[in-house]
Amino acid sequence: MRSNSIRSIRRTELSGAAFEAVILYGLRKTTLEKVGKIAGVSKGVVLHHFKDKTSLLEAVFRRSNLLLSESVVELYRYSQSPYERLWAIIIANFFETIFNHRVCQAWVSLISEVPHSKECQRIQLANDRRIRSNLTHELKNFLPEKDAELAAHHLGVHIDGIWVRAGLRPHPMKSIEAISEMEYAILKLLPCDKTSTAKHFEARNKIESIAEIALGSKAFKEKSLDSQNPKI
Amino acid sequence: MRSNSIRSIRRTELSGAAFEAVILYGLRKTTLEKVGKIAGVSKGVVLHHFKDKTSLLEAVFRRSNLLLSESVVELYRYSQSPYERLWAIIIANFFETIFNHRVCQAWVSLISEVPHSKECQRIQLANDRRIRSNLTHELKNFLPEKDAELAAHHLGVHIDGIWVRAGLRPHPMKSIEAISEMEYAILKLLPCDKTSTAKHFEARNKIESIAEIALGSKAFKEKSLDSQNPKI
DNA sequence: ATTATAAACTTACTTAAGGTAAGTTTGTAG
DNA sequence: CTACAAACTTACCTTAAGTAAGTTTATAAT
Repeated sequence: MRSNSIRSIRRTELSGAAFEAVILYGLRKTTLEKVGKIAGVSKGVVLHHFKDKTSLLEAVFRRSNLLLSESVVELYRYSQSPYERLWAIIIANFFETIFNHRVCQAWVSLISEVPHSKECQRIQLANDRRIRSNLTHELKNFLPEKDAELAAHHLGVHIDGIWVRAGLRPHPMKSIEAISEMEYAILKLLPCDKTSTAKHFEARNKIESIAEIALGSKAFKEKSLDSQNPKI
Repeated sequence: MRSNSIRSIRRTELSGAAFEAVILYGLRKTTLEKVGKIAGVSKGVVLHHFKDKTSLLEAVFRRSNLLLSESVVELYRYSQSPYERLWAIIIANFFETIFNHRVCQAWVSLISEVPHSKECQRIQLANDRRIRSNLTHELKNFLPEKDAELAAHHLGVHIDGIWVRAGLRPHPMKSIEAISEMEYAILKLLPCDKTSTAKHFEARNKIESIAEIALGSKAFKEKSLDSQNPKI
């Protein structure tokens, strides 16, 4: 059967086009025809592959969240200490490929679907939990369990805060700004003597370099929903 | 001329109705007819007072932000020390009247307008700056200027983070949870010995009591956009 | 009081969007 | 090479946004 593969290819193309449309026009002015036009097909094709606009937007939301979690996994592969894994989570969330003005604005638009979509809520909740659990796991190396959970929650909320702010403000936010803000939070939350500060510094640098290769690669960028990151 | 007062009364009624519609149906399913129905008028009346849907939504956004800043002003009036003014800012942002599930969900819906509306960006930016400046001003009493600015920014971002999270998750977030999370952040950010911790505790309690009266009053609730807080 | 007028409101219409249903084409398995 | 299922197309329906041309109504000036 070709159906499975063609269908999934089309759905990928179309959700990518929808993402682009949301960036260009905003959620409210994104129409199926515009989505079709970006993808080079007619409105009918869009509706053939997605039963309605809601499910198309759910697919966009799912994919953009998936990209984020894949980037964490990717950086985890090269991380060899609690310091490095902690920084892998942070940097995966704020590396240029994933975190840029267009994507943040699209995210801000897309989350407006969440309150009225069970599916989006499910995705959002699963994502929160995953990041929180990852953070907690690493922070347990620096803090007692209870404190680690509190700090993980704090960092998780702060990540969302930076994303919203970046999407709401009119000018772009640099990757490095966001990462430095997270560093500030981490240094305030963790008990930091000279040695551990140095280790954080070292870990951040190492993971940032790795991110350039792992997340900046063509292969990874192709997955990106933001066609500003040129594909192929 | 009656025009000014009637027009502004109608605009207030209609933006309130629009807010309610956004809560009930989500931004995408909010139609001018539904807004009219909630306000007890026809679609035509809505379009007579707002030139289009965008400007109606901008009005909603403006009003909901105004409510927030008014609540800060209200609590400031009763605050007599840096501790109390700091807590006034926090509690104004998270008191039940302002911070509840319906309102958070509506906010999450509404901010999707920001990336494509200069007016909303202006409002959002002005609000950010105001809160940040308020926070910085108070924090200077506890920290050197540079640190105060960093901490103020951190707290500002965190406030937004809590708001988004509260709007995205399917179950309500209690006022006290949010405030406690902010307390956690404050205690990590400020140099805290026993005396200052006690003073924070005292200030938080005092302002919380005052908020019950100042923000929980009928007069203040009437301003609220959330008709779940029954008016009159 | 009467009239002029400006704003409030109404109605009928236009255009565009989401969605449906009934078609035609096309690739592939038997 | 036939049958079938999925891909795509088209024509059409409904509802929403927005417009334009009306009617009503309050009030300010004569």
